[in-house]
Amino acid sequence: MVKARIKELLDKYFAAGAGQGLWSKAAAGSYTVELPKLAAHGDFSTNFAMLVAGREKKNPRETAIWLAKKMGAHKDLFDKVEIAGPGFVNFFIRDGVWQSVVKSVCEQGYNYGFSQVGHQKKVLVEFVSANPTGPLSIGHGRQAVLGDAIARLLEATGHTVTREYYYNDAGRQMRVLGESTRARYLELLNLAAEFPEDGYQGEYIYDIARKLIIEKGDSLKDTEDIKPFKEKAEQEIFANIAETLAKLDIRFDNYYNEHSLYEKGLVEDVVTRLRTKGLAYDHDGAVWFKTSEFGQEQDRVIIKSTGEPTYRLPDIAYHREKLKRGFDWLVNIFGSDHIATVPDVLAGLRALGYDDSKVTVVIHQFVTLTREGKQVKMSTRKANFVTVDELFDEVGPDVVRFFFLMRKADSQLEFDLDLATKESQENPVFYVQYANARLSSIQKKAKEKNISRTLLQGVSLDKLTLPEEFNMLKALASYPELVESSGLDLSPHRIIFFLMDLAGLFHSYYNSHLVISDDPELPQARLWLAEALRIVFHNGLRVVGLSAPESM
RNA sequence: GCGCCCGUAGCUCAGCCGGAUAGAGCGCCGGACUUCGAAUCCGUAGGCCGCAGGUUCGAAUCCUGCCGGGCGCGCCA
Repeated sequence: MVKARIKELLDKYFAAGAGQGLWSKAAAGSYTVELPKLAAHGDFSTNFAMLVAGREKKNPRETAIWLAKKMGAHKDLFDKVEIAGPGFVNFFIRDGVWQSVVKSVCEQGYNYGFSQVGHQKKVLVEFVSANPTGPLSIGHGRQAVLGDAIARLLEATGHTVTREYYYNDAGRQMRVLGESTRARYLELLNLAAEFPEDGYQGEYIYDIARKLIIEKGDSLKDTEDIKPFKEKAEQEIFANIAETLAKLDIRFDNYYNEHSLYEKGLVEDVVTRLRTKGLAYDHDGAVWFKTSEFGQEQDRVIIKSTGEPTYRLPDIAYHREKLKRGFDWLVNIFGSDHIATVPDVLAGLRALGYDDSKVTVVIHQFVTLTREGKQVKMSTRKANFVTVDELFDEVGPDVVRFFFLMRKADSQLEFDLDLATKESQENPVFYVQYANARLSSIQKKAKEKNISRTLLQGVSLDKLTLPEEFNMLKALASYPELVESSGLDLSPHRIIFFLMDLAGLFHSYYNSHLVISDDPELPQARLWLAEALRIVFHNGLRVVGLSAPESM
């Protein structure tokens, strides 16, 4: 919140300088406000003079002097404004400004950190989108948590968010699922059964087959139609997926079935339009999309010679439909194995005359599990692949969520089961939640001792003078900007890092200073500081979907 | 061969829309509870930011080329 005020002033003086003809408007917005590493360089610094003057081939120091004089006039904000190095302008914030952060936080409470930068822009976040062929793997788990956290951050920054799960229950995968289920069903009845070559080998197929036997006995043994097997499997697996997601507190607003695109003729319409524009053609009995006209090496098949569409055709229709539904921004969360579909879909949208810059694809890398320092082997299809449910056998939902959010999407994520299962010491989830619990505990303790917080307006916040206290105040002040940037950048991991840092500051402070002491005024100031910290821990945990326990 | 991602402390990773002397957690070693919760804290050690060029007043950050790892490159999804 302090940084934002400085940025506003800089923009104001940049405009003023441009108005006086000191420089052109070319450098508008190029300068930044940063946190210097050295205390001697102030609380904030800006490269304003270097960038603005550099562009005009003027002396940065002169521009810095001009700016420092203007900025220095704001005595309510700054103790002093200095020029250093090649033209940095360094700002030293008044203590009172930091101390008043407590007031802002406590007044806004659970709304602190929320903003309207999104202007209620309509965003559709599509994630998970796994076809119901089996339980969610840990790769899906990462995606589920990442997508949900991103959705929450977008909501916190004033976007109108819809969470959507896209699936297809009509394709080859589902046929194989039905065949696999039938094979297990017959096997359990001790009848001859041929298991499909590329069938689903997981134990869960037996579970589904057993349920079928309980419900229908052997009445399906002579049925050639795989439909009853497929439908039962789909129903059971979807129920399982929904249950897993519910444990993670993830709920979708919409499940979008690919099949409905066909029913509405939307898939066919894409082909027609592409043909009309000369961007689709027949070759070798198949229909091709001229992706080569959109920067790709070769054209792609959209309808096979069998008459069946390839996945990319309904994908294009689906994304077009999302834009037609009125969304301003489409955020897709994909695993890195699906990266190849992105250029096809974007090309399709452009070919149909839509703005593909409205689509942002977050690609997340793979998850590996380690136990005792060794990688746990995983392979899909086979029975030994690791599911989110299996993770829940060992750790709770907060741990799963936290670990999945600890890395940026671009990085491969190593899920250390040894670390995750530790209920103490070095487990970062508990480290952060413990800070929240301790802060809650302090307030309870104060009540027990009949110390109630006096009115915020009358509290002597200037009693907060320790360096540790200022460090925490500065962190609290930066929180709204953090939520804004991690929301707009779709980067929830930054919230996690912030929480770990803040927990470190607080635990350290707690161990060397008493909040509740005999001093006449200090406890009031510190109790309010503790309350502000508790609010920010609570808000930070909740904004990425973690719980904020008052006791553990 | 081509595309995308990654390469930073022993390990796992932040920092990457250029800023001043590169950070955290874990691990190792040694300490701290008669005080608000020890699921905590304090202290020590640890670096050619993969390599080589380039752009810049300034590069872990941007560009190019290599090297190493991951994921893709289907008329599978």
